[in-house]
Amino acid sequence: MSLELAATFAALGDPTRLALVERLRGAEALAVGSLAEGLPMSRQAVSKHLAVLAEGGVVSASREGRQVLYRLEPARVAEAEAFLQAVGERWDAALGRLKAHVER
Amino acid sequence: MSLELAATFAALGDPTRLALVERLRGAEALAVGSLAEGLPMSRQAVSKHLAVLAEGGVVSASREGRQVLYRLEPARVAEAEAFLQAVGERWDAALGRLKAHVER
DNA sequence: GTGATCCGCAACGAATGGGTTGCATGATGG
DNA sequence: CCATCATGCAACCCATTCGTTGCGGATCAC
Repeated sequence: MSLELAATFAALGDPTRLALVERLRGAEALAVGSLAEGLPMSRQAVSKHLAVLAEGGVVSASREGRQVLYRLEPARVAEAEAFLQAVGERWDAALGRLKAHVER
Repeated sequence: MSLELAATFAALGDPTRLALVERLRGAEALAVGSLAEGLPMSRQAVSKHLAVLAEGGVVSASREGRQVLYRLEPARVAEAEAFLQAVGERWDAALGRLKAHVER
C-alpha cells in the first residue's frame, strides 16, 4: 500500500510527536527551540522528531533568519483522515444494512 | 499526550499493516491464514502485525474453532479520525479568517 | 569584529521493530 | 486414537529508531 500514507501514520505514531502537533495546532508557526521548551529531552531530539514529521508530510519547515519555523501541513493530514473515514464507512454501511434488515 | 492514540497511529504506520486493514475493509472478518495469503512473508510475521493492530485498537480478535478471526474495530479508528479532523479544523479556521480579511 | 544565539550534522549506545525458524498446543476429521 | 490443520510462543538476527554529546556554521546585537 501507499508508502506515503504509512509514513504519515508512522510520523503520528509517537507521543512526543503528537504533543508537537498539538502545540502547532495552537499557533501559526513555531521555531525548534520554542517547540523543544518543556519537553523532557534535548533540542536535537526534538529536531529529529520534527524531521520525521516533515518526512511524513505532517509539517513543513521554513528558515526565518537564524531560526527554523515549523507549521502544520494540512494536505497530507487530510489524506490520512480520508483513509480513516473510508475504513469507518465500510462499517457504517454494514450497520446501515443491518438496520434496514431489522426494520423490514 | 494520549498513549492510546499514539499506539493507534503507530499501528497504522506500516505498509503491511495498512494492506491488512484494507483487506479487512472488504470482509466482515478474516482468519490469520487467509490474511497472510499472498503477502511476501511468513504467517507468523503477519500474526505479529495483527497483534500490533489489535494493541492499537484497530482490530479485534475472536477465536472461532481452530482459527482466529480478525475484524476492524471502528471505535478507536474514529478517535484517530477525530484527532486529524481537529488538526485540519484549525487550518480551515485560519483560512476562513484570511478569506474574510481579503474580501473585506 | 566579537560574542551570544539558534540550529544542523555526525558519531555513538541502548532499545525497539520486523523478520526468520523450530516447536508446542488445541480443535477437526476420519 | 491419530494425523492434520491453524495458531501461538520463544529464541534469535539484523536494521532501524530514539536518545545522547560534541562540534561547526549562520545570523543577530552591539
